[in-house]
Amino acid sequence: MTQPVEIPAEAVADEPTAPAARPPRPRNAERTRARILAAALRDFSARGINGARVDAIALRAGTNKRMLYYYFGSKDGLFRAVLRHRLTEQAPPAAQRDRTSAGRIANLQDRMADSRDYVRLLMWEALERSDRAAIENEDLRRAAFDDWVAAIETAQRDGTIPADLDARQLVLSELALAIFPFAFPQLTRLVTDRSPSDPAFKAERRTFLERLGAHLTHREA
Amino acid sequence: MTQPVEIPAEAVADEPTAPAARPPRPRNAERTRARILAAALRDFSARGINGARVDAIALRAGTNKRMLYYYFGSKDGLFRAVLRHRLTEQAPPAAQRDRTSAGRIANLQDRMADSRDYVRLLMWEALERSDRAAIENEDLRRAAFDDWVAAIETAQRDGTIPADLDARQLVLSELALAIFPFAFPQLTRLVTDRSPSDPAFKAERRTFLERLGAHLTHREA
DNA sequence: ATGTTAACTATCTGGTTAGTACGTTAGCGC
DNA sequence: GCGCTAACGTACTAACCAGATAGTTAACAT
Repeated sequence: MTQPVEIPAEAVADEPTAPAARPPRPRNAERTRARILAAALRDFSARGINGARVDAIALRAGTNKRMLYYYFGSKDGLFRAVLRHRLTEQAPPAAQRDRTSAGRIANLQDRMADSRDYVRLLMWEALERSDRAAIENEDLRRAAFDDWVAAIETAQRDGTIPADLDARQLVLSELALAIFPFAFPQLTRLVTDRSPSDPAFKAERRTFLERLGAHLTHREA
Repeated sequence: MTQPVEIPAEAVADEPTAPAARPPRPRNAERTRARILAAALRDFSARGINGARVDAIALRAGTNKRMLYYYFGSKDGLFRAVLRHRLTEQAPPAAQRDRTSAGRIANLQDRMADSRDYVRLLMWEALERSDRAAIENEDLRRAAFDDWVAAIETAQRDGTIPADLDARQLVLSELALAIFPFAFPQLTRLVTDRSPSDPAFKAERRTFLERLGAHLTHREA
């Protein structure tokens, strides 16, 4: 007998239930599309591309499987749409990004703490789509990172950030410091004895990241 | 029609083939167990718990599915055995661990570069088993990390490593810096324009990590 | 009011898969 | 040589699931 493989409680999207016995809602393409995307975000984040069930997503969206194929063509197409949507809709406005203050890494970690689903999406992307020649929304993402790198380089010329550190490697490292605890909660628990979602953990790590930021800032600045 | 979901080329364990038309090998429990573990490591690393196929693992091991259940009880039991095996067999001897030199993070990253399969195993563990109350081999792993933390704390008392940084948070951060690029190759490519397996990337990052290590070392030391 | 099409639903299909029932045999102790 | 058990093999089942087929209906334009 196929045992449906158990799903991590922490990550789980609860059993999908249609959002009430549906009195035939008026037709509304945008609304249906949006509901499918939202449902897919939940399930893909919890179970990945292979693990998510197309029927479950449709049920959660209060529609049926056919609509999903109608709008997104395939399961993989839906995943790409989810990633694209999460990337464009939830990105913080470019203007108000803190990339050079001493507390920047701590702030980034706070953003990541509120984006656990996005972190998991990135992990599934890495594991289940790592071959795909094209990275989803490559241009957009690359532009955002280039922007970030440029901000670091400016700060290096200003003397705020040590100039001996390669800017791109530094960006990668700041991402690593902010994302890693949420990506590997089991390692976080083993090392620090706290769950990454524990407010005490976040506070401790904030303090740590602020001090680390201080060590990575020229004193004469 | 079920399209077997495509698998990342980079991560792929090639199609399993029985290791020759088998003239009935003499019975050998240890050898069979070991072959199953090795095959399972490949497939679980490439495709995860849900994604790996029990029949494919058995075929690759040159045995059949029944043997796998005979020795490991279930698919999940096999995954746990693989993790346990990888943890105990491949861990570097406790004596020769470099935890406090300025190049320690760079060295750790080199170890991780040779352990891509292990990194992926940790990711699958995080994604597909994050609820399990018990972390696999918790005692062993916790002990190894405690050891590491203690080494850092000693170095802090010696003044080699800044004492204002929480030792546990620092261990977590060093893991993050060393593992992240291999865990998220797509982000690494977006940020640095290089694949993490590219020798040029590894060299650049080594330089970076060494300099970062220097910034995290008291000058007066 | 009528035709057209976008939006929507119900049901089927062909292939896959974890786990099992049940049978066979090698090798060891005596 | 004999019996016992660990080691091994075959074939099956019950369930699952992505995607397809074949429709129906609401809304809008003319």
